[in-house]
Amino acid sequence: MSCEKLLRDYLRKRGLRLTHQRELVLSVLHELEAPATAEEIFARVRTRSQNVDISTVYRTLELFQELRLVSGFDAGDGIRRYEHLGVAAPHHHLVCQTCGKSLSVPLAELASLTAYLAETYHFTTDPGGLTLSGVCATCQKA
Amino acid sequence: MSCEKLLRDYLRKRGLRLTHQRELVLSVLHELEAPATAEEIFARVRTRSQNVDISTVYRTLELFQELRLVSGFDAGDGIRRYEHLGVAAPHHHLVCQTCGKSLSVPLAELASLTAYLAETYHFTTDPGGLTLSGVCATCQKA
DNA sequence: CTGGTTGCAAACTTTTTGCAGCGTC
DNA sequence: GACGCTGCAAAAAGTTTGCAACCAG
Repeated sequence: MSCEKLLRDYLRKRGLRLTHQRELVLSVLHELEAPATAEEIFARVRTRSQNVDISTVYRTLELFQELRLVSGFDAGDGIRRYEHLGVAAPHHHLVCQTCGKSLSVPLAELASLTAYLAETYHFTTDPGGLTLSGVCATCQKA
Repeated sequence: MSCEKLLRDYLRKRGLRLTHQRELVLSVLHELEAPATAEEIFARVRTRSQNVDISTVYRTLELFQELRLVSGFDAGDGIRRYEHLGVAAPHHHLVCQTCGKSLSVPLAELASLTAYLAETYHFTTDPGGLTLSGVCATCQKA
């Protein structure tokens, strides 16, 4: 099932509506190669439709988070970013505190970590992936 | 060496000054049993000295972060919290997305995780600890 | 039609900055 | 005494809300 159909079903189930704005935001999320801020997503939406407001983007992102279509997180730099969860395999993020870029790690690779936390602390880690902060290879050299 | 002496040395090394306000913030950080927001720290400082400004608290927390005395992070709820790193053993945080509380995990327990990320991705995780989000045992039952 | 959704504008929260006076070293 | 630091106030940045018009079902 395509992501658009998934959204339509989600919405119908809740008695909500599939609007042009929601389709636009979803489409922009698909294009992103990296997590983006609300402003960045808004800017991309704006290139396609001039009269969309940023408050609508915020409301849509919040809705998508409830629907588990999107994950919002802060890499520790105080800047909140959003990422599409639909198609791509879920993954963890390694965010560099120096340059701000982020690497992706498939969930499966850290399965032993999540299993350990579940066993020892009865703590279920986020199914959408975790955000780990540190310093990337490039910045370590510099 | 006490934490206050450590701070004094840090400051001296940089040509900075040990002010009453900085001592106050450090002292409040010591009292905290859990990570706190800038506002919360400000409120505690305020009970002891009426004429301290919140901008000073922000400036002090930023300084302390540079000095690695404090770690600031966002558990994914969009709220930035600060925690003292000085005396206690460094640890990771498990933050519950449902109730907001956080568990601590000693760094040593997740040493294999950090080693794996270093080897495979040449990514050095934050020495002050990571923040992992998920759902705690109590909230899973509910 | 009906009620969820939107754009607009304004409010709000959190954090940052400019500056003159103060206090540490 | 020099210069870093502070309080105050104001600005900036990010996010939320109220409301009348709008439009998907």
